[in-house]
Amino acid sequence: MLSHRQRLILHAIVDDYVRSAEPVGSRTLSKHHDIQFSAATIRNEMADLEELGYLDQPHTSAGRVPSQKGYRFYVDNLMDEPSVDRKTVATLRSLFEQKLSEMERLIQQTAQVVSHITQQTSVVLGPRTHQERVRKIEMIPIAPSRAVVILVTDTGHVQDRQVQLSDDVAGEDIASLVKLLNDKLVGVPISRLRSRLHRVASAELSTLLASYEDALAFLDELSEASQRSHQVYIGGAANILAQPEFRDVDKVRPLFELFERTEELGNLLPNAERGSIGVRIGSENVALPLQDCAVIGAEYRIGNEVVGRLGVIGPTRMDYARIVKVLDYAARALSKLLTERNDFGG
Amino acid sequence: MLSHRQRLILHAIVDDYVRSAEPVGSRTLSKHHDIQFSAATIRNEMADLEELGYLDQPHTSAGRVPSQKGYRFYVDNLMDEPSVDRKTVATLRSLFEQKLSEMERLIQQTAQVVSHITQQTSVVLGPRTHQERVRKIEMIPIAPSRAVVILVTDTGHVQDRQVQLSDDVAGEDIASLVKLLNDKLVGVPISRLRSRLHRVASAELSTLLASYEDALAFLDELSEASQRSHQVYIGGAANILAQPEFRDVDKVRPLFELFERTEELGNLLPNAERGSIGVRIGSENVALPLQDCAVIGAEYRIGNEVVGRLGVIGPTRMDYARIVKVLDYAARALSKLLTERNDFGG
DNA sequence: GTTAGCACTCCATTTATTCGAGTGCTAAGT
DNA sequence: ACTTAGCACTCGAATAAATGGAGTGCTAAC
Repeated sequence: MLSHRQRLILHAIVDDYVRSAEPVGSRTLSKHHDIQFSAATIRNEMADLEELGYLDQPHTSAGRVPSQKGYRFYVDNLMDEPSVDRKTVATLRSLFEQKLSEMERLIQQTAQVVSHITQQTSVVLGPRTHQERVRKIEMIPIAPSRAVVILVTDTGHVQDRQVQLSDDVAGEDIASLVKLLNDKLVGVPISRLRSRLHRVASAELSTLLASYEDALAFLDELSEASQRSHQVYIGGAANILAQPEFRDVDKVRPLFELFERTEELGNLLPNAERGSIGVRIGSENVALPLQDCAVIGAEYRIGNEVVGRLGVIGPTRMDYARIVKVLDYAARALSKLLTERNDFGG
Repeated sequence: MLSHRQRLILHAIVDDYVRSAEPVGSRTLSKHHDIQFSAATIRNEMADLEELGYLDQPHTSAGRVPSQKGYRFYVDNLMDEPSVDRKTVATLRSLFEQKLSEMERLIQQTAQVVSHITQQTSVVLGPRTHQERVRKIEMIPIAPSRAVVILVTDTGHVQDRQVQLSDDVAGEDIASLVKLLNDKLVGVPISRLRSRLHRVASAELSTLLASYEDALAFLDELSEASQRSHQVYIGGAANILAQPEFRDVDKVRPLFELFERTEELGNLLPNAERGSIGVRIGSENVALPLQDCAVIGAEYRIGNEVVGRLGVIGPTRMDYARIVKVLDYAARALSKLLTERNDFGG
């Protein structure tokens, strides 16, 4: 167990290093407000802390730097509640108070605002709920043998997909098909749509459409449209280039390559641990390009169901306290907004 | 006017430099297959070419590098038709031959494939046609005072937007509103939707919806939904980090910042000049972050109307011939695909 | 247990040195 | 008149040496 003084010093080192990005020495610390011990004393404690694995020394005669274990201890035990400054709150609030726009834009803006406030790269996963149910299915012909199928859920999400029809499908056929689909499928949860679709409609479909393959293809298109994976938005990717630890292009490249594999990225946001926020530091991340990074993740909900995630990616030297706070705020606001928006009760 | 030999040398220098990223010297060139003159002769010609502004010399005793003017001359006069290799064609073809998916994915994949093939960063603007017409308008309630408005165009594009209704709108009101909108607006070109909407429907709307403000807001939402700007997709942004001219993070950052301002980016793809391809080299680009870049742009069509653009961004040292060819192919394929897809005649 | 003092370490930065590819010029060759 | 070989010269890149300073560890005194 760390002594009070050790904690104090570790705390100070993390804070200082996060700010300066330079290894911090005993002399520097002895000038720190909260610390009245002499540099020599601090040196002794530092040596102990290093022995215990909380600090690293880049080389023999350099200052100390928090190790991964040190950051972890900081996040778990030392980090104090920062009072998020007024300006930050104001920015976030104005984002969420503005006119409700469609989902996509909201998510995108969240990513941008969070990245701007934190000066880091942010990732936001679009909402996806398994309890979402089919609200309505529409099918609109746009060419002799093409139509758009539109699926609307009870939370107001709209997904569309073009399908190929056999040449001789008449307007009435489509109308009755749409009616059939709506009769059988409205209220069905998205998660069960696929199986239900095949059970319920394949027989009727094949009589309506010319060939059986067409029918199957159609069903697949439809269920695929409903299962599209999380939308992923990245904000402030360029911010990471401002970090001194990423001044080397070779360090950054793998990260940017990761940013482009959005599906993969979606799985890398940490799950909530303490409260609703999760923090993964250095090798706690599974992805190789993130070994030198810290990732902070939060989740947002509709009602009580977790429907999406948002997070921040940056170097392990990161202002954890502040960013946790910002993410927490953003996630709460988003949850509130989405919940109200879909609140039937009023 | 450049002599034949000067052209030959300029051509060789561009090719060599594009490949090696190193200034090319007279001795190196004299070993080049197509060049039988001695190094000294080449030096003389080089001096002339530099005098004329086609070559730059990084410093007194370095090899020569094509200047912006040199690249321009190369693109306009020297560039030979490269036979795009089989593999490239195969990759592109397989992209476009696959099962037709929804627009968004097609565009996104185009961006990815083009960037992968060219090893540069690609930008694709989603299609947008002014002659697109309203095919159908739907409005589906999802909560007591909320509804999704869906607008489908004759090319099969679907746009949606949530709107706030006054609390006491009944189901029949919505039904009649939708009928009204469809009666009056089906067939109207998207470009005229906004004005038409206000002229035709505002009166009726205000009686249907509780307040006049609600009605106006509704109209705005609707017309705004129809005017969403180009979708912009970026592929292979990380590729630019592999270029030696962007090994310095400070050089890259402005570029990545630009990549995030997608609306702005949309305007920076050059218009077609020769054939259907446009090339902008160095300072020919207006955007500051692109001063050291070359941007190649192509356009794609639905029928005869240009509906979107795609392009490649990279350092001025770029394999113009090949990339022009790839873009040309991709644009043609995309045009063909989109045109057929919306072809009513068959 | 804490602190001042001091010798020592090691990196970052600067300065010097070397190395070599490439040029321009001159003079000879075709 | 054009082309080419030869040669001295230039200048940056890469390497090596020198300097400076922040920081440590240790010891001894408080």
